[in-house]
Amino acid sequence: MNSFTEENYIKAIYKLNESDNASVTTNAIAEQMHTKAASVTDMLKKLFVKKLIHYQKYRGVTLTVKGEKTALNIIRKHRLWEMFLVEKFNFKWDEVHDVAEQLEHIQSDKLIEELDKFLNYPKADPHGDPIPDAKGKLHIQKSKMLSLLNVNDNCIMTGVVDHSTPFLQYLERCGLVLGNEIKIKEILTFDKSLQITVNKKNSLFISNDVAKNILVTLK
Amino acid sequence: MNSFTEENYIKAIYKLNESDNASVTTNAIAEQMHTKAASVTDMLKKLFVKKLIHYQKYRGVTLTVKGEKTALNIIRKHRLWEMFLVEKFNFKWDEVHDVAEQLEHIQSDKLIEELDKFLNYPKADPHGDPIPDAKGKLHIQKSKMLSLLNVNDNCIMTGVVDHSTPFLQYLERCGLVLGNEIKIKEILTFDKSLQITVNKKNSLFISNDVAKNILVTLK
DNA sequence: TAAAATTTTTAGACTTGTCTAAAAATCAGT
DNA sequence: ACTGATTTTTAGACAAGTCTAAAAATTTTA
Ligand SMILES: [Mn+2]
Ligand SMILES: [Mn+2]
Ligand SMILES: [Mn+2]
Ligand SMILES: [Mn+2]
Repeated sequence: MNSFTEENYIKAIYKLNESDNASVTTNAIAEQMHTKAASVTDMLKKLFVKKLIHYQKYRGVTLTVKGEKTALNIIRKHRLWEMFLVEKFNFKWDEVHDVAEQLEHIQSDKLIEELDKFLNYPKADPHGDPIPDAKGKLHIQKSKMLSLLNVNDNCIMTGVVDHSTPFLQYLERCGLVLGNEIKIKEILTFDKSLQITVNKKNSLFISNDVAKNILVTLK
Repeated sequence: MNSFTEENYIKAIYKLNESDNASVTTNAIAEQMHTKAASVTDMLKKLFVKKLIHYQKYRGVTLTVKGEKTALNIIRKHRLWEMFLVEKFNFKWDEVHDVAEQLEHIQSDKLIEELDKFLNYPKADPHGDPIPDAKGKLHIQKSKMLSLLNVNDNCIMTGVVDHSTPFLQYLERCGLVLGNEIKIKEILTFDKSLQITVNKKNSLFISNDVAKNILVTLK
């Protein structure tokens, strides 16, 4: 089928297109994949021949329907495995990424079907990201950044933007984990940092940068 | 660390040495790996540089202590994953091999530790093969081929020699699965085929070739 | 709109793992 | 102990994926 490398490129293109929704540039892919632009160009030629991307020299790329299907299947596997590790194997949400990065490439339809069943068909992964269903359908929740809310707004934490280990560990130390209730007590005019309460109890300050990376839905 | 390919070669050398206990030949490895002798020679040079094998030109190879440790860890992972698939994911014993062949290469100590715990530290895999412990210790059960027993001997099925899908499916159809009691009713002098009962109930005939591939321990 | 800066592609080389064909070493039979 | 058969290694080539340096195209700036 597709090699691990091809799968990782396809996933990278999907992710880059997801944020922008514009055609993805060679340099952006190179940065995402930690390779050089020249290597990306070589791979784009290959993916084009396999009809996984639309590609014209110097014009950037987008995924074809086939490519998007492929991407969604890899993302589905990645997120199901992350969920599995957290729910069944006592991994923390900051420990799952590297292992899921390997597990997402395992080829076995039965395995993924059983994994999904075993987890009771979860809708989101440990970071609040939606899990595509077996047909590649992605049910997107409409959440917003905590930094966009106002004083006295009350919300539930549903996701994170940054997935880095230090950030996730910091959040956990503050009790800022998925499902918890966050109420905004005050927004400092000086630097837009926030005073919040978590589950109506512990009050704490977080920077605006932190708030930008927390996703919530209003109650 | 080691590439998937290197890991598969190391495992192949371990398995070939396990049966013979003699030094392993280039051609034997080539056959096991479904490659050509020239490719094997290239890889042997690489494994030698990495101090995973003892190797002298034209003299065959054996694993070093480091190589054997590596092999046992891969086999441990392979067998634990097979157990997991059968116990938790409704795989049959003839369906697990290909997926375990992929999963055995996933790198994560915590994952394997949790997997072992989750399965309650199993001693053998779905085919009755022993699972090395975290230190690489392998507790070998002393079983023998069913074909070596005599009339009226009573035994428990503990393993299989051949692991092929058709053979395993055939055994399952006959009720010949691990843990069942087998009693030898008659051995035909003509072709050494056996009449047996399984769990004191269904009586059936099996060829001597089949009996050679069934491992048992006397009651 | 033409020069300068940036991005992207090409050219050529390297690594890993594979192959075929040919050479070298070992083994077997007399 | 030869000689012929077999096994193993070497030589040289190829595919996948990567890199650096240079050329080509696009975008920016003035
Ligand atoms: Mn990956
Ligand atoms: Mn995630
Ligand atoms: Mn394998
Ligand atoms: Mn097995």
